[in-house]
Amino acid sequence: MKKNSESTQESYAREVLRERGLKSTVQRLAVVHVLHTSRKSLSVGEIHDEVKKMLGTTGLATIYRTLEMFEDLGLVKRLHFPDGGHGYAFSQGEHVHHMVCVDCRGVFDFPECPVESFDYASVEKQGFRVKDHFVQLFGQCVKCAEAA
Amino acid sequence: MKKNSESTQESYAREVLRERGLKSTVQRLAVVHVLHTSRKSLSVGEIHDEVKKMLGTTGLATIYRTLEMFEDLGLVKRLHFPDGGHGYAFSQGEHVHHMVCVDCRGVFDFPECPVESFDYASVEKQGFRVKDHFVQLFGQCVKCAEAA
DNA sequence: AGCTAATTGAAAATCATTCTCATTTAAAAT
DNA sequence: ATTTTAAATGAGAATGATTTTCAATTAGCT
Repeated sequence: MKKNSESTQESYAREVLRERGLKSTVQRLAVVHVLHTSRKSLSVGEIHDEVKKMLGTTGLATIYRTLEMFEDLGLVKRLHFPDGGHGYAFSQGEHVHHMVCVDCRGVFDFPECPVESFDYASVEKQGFRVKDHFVQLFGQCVKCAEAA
Repeated sequence: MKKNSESTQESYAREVLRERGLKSTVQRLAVVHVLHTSRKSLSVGEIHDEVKKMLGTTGLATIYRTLEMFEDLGLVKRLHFPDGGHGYAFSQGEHVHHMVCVDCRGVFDFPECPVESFDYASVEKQGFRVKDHFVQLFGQCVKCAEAA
């Protein structure tokens, strides 16, 4: 299934999938569409609801399977919230971090990586070899600050 | 219940609890003990098991309630793992971040905060007001590197 | 158009977390 | 030391989230 007008994000996802020999199903592309058109991170349930709006019936298990796979492929980022919940945001594999608004769960990128320039000396003195990092800023976005 | 020889961590927890008018129960102190004597982060189930070893029968719900409360009090930090799971580590409210070994889930502190010195200019230009941050390094500890 | 392995949907199974409520207990007051 | 009382616990039920299973469907080759 190939749509006539496709977003860059969808083409990108299609490409990543093809490279790995994975199929570009309507369900998977719908997940991409839902995530990248959303300005906030979405929970699994919200993604499921949106995809159902697009495609009609869609299994929840498919959403779970897709998100797990997309995370491995670097197509989505899983974000954690202070209340213990988590959500997903689209990502094109670039190294960006996110700030999330704790009120509306809106997601905003910030490309400068605070950890990149960090001096690992003290850490590596302990023999620890750093392979990856997870950084997330919490706060309030303009809209929510004004509303408060 | 007051033990004759108590660790600094336990006294500290006892103090924090008292300040808030909360009770220092055996179960709560056992959770503190288990977490601070462990060199790795523990899952809820693991904490439950250890506490049961110390006290005999202990309800799982109590462990959940305790951990949630401890997180609010800054007595524990919840850590996230790449596989989606999470664990808990003791914390004395100080601003430290953690590196976790993805093999053994061992936890190592690093007191320098990479985000502290970070220039929020670009972020705040978007009107976002940063209130908190979450930073975690992933990698391999000496032991696991040698074992590999 | 037909083939085939990958993917999906639906429901069941499993696992994690929260809730309820009767009983117990820490700590304050006597 | 004993009494009192609100807070906390335990056990299990209830809820919620995630994973598994397997028969039916479909994307992407020839």
